[in-house]
Amino acid sequence: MLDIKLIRNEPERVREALRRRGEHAESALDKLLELDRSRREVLVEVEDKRSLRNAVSEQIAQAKKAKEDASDKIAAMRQVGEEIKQLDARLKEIEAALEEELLQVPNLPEPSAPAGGEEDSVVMHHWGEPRKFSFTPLDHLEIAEKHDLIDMERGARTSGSRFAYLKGDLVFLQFALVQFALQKLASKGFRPAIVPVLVRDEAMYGTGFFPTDLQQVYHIEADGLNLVGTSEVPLAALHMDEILDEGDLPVRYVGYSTCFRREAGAAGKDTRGIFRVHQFDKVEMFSFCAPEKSPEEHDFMRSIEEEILQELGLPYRAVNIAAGDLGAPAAKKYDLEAWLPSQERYREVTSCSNCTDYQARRLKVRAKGEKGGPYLLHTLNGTVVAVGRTIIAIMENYQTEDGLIEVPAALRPFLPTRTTVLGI
RNA sequence: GGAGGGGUGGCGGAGUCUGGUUGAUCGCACCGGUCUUGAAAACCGGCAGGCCGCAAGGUCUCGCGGGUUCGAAUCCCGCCCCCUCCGCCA
Repeated sequence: MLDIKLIRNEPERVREALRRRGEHAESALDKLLELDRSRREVLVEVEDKRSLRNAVSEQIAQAKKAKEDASDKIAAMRQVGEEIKQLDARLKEIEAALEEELLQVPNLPEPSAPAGGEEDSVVMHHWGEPRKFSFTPLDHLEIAEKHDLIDMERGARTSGSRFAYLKGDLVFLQFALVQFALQKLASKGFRPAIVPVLVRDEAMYGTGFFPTDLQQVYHIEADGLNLVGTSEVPLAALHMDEILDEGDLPVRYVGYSTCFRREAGAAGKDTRGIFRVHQFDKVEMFSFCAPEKSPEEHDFMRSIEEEILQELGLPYRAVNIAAGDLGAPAAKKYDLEAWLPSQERYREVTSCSNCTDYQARRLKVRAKGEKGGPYLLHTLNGTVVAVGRTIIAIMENYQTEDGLIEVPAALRPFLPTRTTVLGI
């Protein structure tokens, strides 16, 4: 959520920034400014009346104490009370409308995020050379089928399309990746957390997924809960309504959870294998940091993601995502895309976003200390390992002609000593 | 699921029965100062947030939302959460 004061004081700056996202913000901003104006108007009026009532109520108390008659004052205040009630109702209406509008405005992109849509994203750099195969490389599903490692048919029978069973050595590979990721992040000061995957609407709104991405989320009607699409949600909500001690910043977590996405609107896209499924596991990093430190923290997160892909020996490229392709809460985003031999292109495996104070304002996560305060923090999130997609990249990049997978050395300490298809 | 108890400032804990200058007594923690070679102790001062406002100031918040009342932390209703006991259970 944006600061209404910013919109009030610098509407042109907001308008310009939203244009870089390709948003047609004109009518929404005008409406916001109008609602803000009438809100303050009614607020002053109702507060004046309250002030009067408070003062006279005190006089009534004094009069009663002195055994004097105060019935005329009581009658007058009864009238004032009615007026307050009516003004209050109007104020609430205005505030609800203002809130509703404000919730729909996405974060302002950082100047360093390229303007425009998906095609305007900028490739920053590459790492590693795509491997030259002496045979025709298979895609991850073909490799999996040789050893019965991924079962899409039975997944579909049990749960529908885009659900899979992961079997055999891939299960060990999954936990090796998770363990590898958790240990690395813990060594860098991220506190491991296993988070609730069912959250209240509050957490979804607070992180900016609602109302924008309502249709992407599995909703449990009976309990009013939502299945999270990323542990970013419960991690961000972890310090909701709290004022942190400035000396503890940055506060960093690494979360592990299953993620659930409806993938509405993705029909026909990436239908093969486990690249895009309704349920997957992910290790995610999250940081609450001082506002002036967030660009630095963002680069730090990207460097961790790069370090991991490098240790896994997966060729990738880093992309600075264009403003129009950012999620609503993000001001800037980097994606890392790993090379997939079967598709002969780079595909997203990690993503990290600087959400500046957008989530913190909604969630009321603040800090105070020498700089004073309380002031809003900045929040950042990043993929450490999206397990499914990383497994795909490892399978495809490390496949051998006879259908084995020669897992990267970095993972071997976390794998069983003997496996049938992992080449160890 | 059944029965009870409870949610007050960073923490502890008053106030709720008997509504009235109580956004809230007190203690601890914390910050600043005096004293001290330094520290501790003692003493003095400060110390929850939101909103409106240039400011002065006003207003709201005692889990959340409604109601009663001239006036609600205090009374009434609904919801959320926590704790104890019983039942069930990975």
